[in-house]
Amino acid sequence: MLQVTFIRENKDLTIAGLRKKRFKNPEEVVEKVLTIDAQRRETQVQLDSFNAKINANSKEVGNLMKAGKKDEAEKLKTETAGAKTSIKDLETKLAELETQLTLELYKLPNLPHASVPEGATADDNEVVLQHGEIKNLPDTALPHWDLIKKYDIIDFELGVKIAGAGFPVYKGKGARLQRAMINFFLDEAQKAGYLEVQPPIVVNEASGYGTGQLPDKEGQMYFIQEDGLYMIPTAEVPITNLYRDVIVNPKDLPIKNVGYTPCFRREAGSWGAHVRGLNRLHQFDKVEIVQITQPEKSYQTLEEMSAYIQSLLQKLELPYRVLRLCGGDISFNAALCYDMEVYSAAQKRWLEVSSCSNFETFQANRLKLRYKDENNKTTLLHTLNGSALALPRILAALLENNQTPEGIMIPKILQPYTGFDRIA
RNA sequence: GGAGAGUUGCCUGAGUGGUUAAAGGAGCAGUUUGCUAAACUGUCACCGGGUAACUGGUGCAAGGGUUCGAAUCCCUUACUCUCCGCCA
Repeated sequence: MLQVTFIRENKDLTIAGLRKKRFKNPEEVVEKVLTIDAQRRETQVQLDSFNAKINANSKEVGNLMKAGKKDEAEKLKTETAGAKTSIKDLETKLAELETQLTLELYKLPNLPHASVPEGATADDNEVVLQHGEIKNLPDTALPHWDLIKKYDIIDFELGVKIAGAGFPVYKGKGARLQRAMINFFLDEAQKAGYLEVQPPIVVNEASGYGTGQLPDKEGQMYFIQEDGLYMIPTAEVPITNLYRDVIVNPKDLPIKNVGYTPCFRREAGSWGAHVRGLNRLHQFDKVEIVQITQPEKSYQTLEEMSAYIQSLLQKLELPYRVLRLCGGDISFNAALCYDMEVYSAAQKRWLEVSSCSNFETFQANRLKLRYKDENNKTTLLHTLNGSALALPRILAALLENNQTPEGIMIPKILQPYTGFDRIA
């Protein structure tokens, strides 16, 4: 959530940023926010002066009673009672204005960083770099949805039987490979200085609001009505919310956490030709890294996280590229976002396997996640996160790129974790 | 699920109607200091007003109510702990 004071002081900058994000009618919406804000402050002033009067009167009544001047006290009492109606009205008005203001602010996306390219769609994303060799597979090469059947390592039909489409059952070496990747990703993160946490995979409503999944995207999350709990779409939600309503001690910064969780996404209405096999699932596994830093350090941190994620792809020997998302494609919450894509040789397309973002104060403002800066002033921190990594598409790329007549070769780095060097 | 006890600042913890945002501690900042330690001073958060010095208001789990005045009294809800029950 953007800060009102920022919008008030940087109106033109805000409108320009919103426009870059392809937000509709930025002038109109910003104007509305500022109008409500002005009304809110005016109402606050009125209310405060009434309250100040009552406080003074109450004190006076106490003094008069002590002094035994009962008549005068009674007179003051009646006088104060009149002001109470006004206070009630003003309080109601103020609360309404505050709600309105919050609702308007919820609608505004984060402002993009200066380096975010102009553009409306994924076609306008900037390719920052490409790494690794793209293999030319023979015509007999199979896409991963055929390979998993050939080697009997993932069964979608069984998943349909016990849950539904998009809930795969991993079997044998398939299951073992999943576990190997999870352990590998967690070990690497730990070596890079991340503290491993194992959070709940359901969260309450406040957590959903904290990281920005609510109030907008409730349709994307599975919801357990009876207990008011949401199944997490990513570990970002529970891990970042660990720091909700926290004033962090500066010496504990930067906070670096890593967590493995299954992730649940309803993906309502997004099924089609491009989402076969492992490309899009309702349940999948992901290792997520989260950092919380001082504002002046967050972009350096983003580069560090991006480099870390790339190091994983290099160790897995997968060809990848890094995209800087354009204004129209970047997520609602992010100020700057890098997508990492691996090349899937049999599908002949790039698959997004990680998304690494700086949210600046956008989440911290909702979370009330702050620290005391050098001047001892309470200041919002910056939050960042990235997938490191999401398993299904990595698996898809591994299966497709590494297929040989002798079976699917496991990257060397994973072999100590799998205990086998090929799936055959 | 049953019974009881709780919920006060970063932490601990007093406070049963009127100078109580509240003692102590930690952390941070400042002073002193060769360094450390110690000592002393300052420091809750949020929303406002003011160029500023400064100043008004709100907040004692949340939401209502009583009262001139509520951390304190009443109602509702949430959560935590203990014991019992059930159980991986």
